[in-house]
Amino acid sequence: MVERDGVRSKGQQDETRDPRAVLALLWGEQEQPTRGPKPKLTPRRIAAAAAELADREGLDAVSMSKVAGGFGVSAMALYRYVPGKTELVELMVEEVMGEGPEMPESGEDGRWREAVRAWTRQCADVYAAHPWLLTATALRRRALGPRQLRWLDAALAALEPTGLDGAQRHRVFLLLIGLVRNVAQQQADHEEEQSAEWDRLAADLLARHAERFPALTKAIADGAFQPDGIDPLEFGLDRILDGVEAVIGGRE
Amino acid sequence: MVERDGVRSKGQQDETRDPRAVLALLWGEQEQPTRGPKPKLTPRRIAAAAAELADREGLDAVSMSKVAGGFGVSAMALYRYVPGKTELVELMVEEVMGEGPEMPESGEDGRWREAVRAWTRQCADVYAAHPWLLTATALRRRALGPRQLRWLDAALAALEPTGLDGAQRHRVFLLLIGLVRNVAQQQADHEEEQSAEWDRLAADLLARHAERFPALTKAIADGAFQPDGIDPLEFGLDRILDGVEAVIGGRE
DNA sequence: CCTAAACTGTTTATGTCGTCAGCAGTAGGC
DNA sequence: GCCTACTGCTGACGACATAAACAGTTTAGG
Repeated sequence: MVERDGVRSKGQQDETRDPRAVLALLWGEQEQPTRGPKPKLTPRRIAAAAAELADREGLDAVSMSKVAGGFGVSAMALYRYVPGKTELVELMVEEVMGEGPEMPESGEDGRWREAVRAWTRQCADVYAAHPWLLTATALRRRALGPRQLRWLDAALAALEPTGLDGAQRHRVFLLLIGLVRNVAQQQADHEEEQSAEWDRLAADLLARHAERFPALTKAIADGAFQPDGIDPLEFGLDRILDGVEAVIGGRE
Repeated sequence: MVERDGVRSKGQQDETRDPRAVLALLWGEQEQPTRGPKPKLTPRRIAAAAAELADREGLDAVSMSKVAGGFGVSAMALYRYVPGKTELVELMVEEVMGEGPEMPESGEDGRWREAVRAWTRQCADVYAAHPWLLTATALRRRALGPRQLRWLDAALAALEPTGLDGAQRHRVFLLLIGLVRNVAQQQADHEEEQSAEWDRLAADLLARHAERFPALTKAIADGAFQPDGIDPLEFGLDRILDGVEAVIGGRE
């Protein structure tokens, strides 16, 4: 168990919070003031510190006071830079997304598989480095920052040589993040502290109810859940690429 | 915005909470007492009420006191049936999973595509009916209940005719829930209340930064994000099935 | 039958959280 | 130099999960 991640909104408003506020924040589109004392912080620095805290202690550990404490200021000071916690989490996501993937020179048609592969691997790396991303992005209707858009743009660009239309490219993109996120969740589970204990209990439970789950029992006997050197990410990626290839091939 | 979902664990222990407790709860493996007053509730009924509340008002609205209030008892009464909120959420998930998918008669080899398709559609239906499932299952190291296992078992069974080995079947299963969850998230986003407002703001933002996201701009002009009658679930499913087919075909 | 143990639900209390309101100090523009 | 926009702070509030102690209820065992 330990550190299960979670984000709440609490209270009741949040409905009144202006969508434009967080967008302006994400896109850096707000005029900064000239008068008054020099600000000690910036939204960026706050988000970076919060992300680091989440890396270290999980998303649950990210509270306004803890983040503020890291800067030696009071919790309420943060509200001068960030409308609320929800927005802070979105800034954290954006922060951690980095500058986007580094893509190989696309070149000719045949190389699109490599490009998509590169995109997927790098995206998976981000999720692996920041397990809380999974929970943080499981919220509804997140605001899109420029960095998230850059990732999306890169994926769509990599898919251009396939000749798929825009809608199809977008759907392939959805398949890819779905894969990445799912593999990330799997890995996060496995790296959990008491993972071995849970596995043992589950195995025991399954053994006692084997007849209720014949296919599962058979699959386990056949090597499921045993690490076999094949990365689930690579396997899934190959399946998706093959599937895309089938569409292309079937059409021309 | 409104009702963003979230689950927390709070306090600090939870590390001390016995994994066997929640497993016994999920599997109904606890001897019930004979002495003392008749219990007013059961874990099942509590979980069902909590799930209904989550359906109506979102996972955030599920608090111990609200759930207890629905039964006319105090919040602390629930702790006689459930170790804590974390475990309640796991019971909610299990509750909502139902009896598992109804699978067609598998019959001969050729029908496995239909079986997998049926599984995926039904799984997607569950997620569509209970949007909070996405958040509730985004936690780390969830305990597996019999119903979740039944879904897993059914998927693996549907994949048996493919001739894939156990590890591969498991990986295909991962691809499938990845797809289902991702599509569910997409749809939840779209059904959000102020969805149109967000779309408008995003479009405006993108128009102003079009040159930074050429592929995205092109894709949108090419019909991405426009509903075109093709269900993203079906599209993804076809790609995955084609990918699986490619493995089978390539091997024999 | 009667008592003690097991079990029920309740009240009270603690600590953490996000966030509102109001304050005192600061610094640039007039 | 003063007004004003800004800073960060303290205090308060309500919601939450949950620990602890208690009072009432049922049944098993003598």
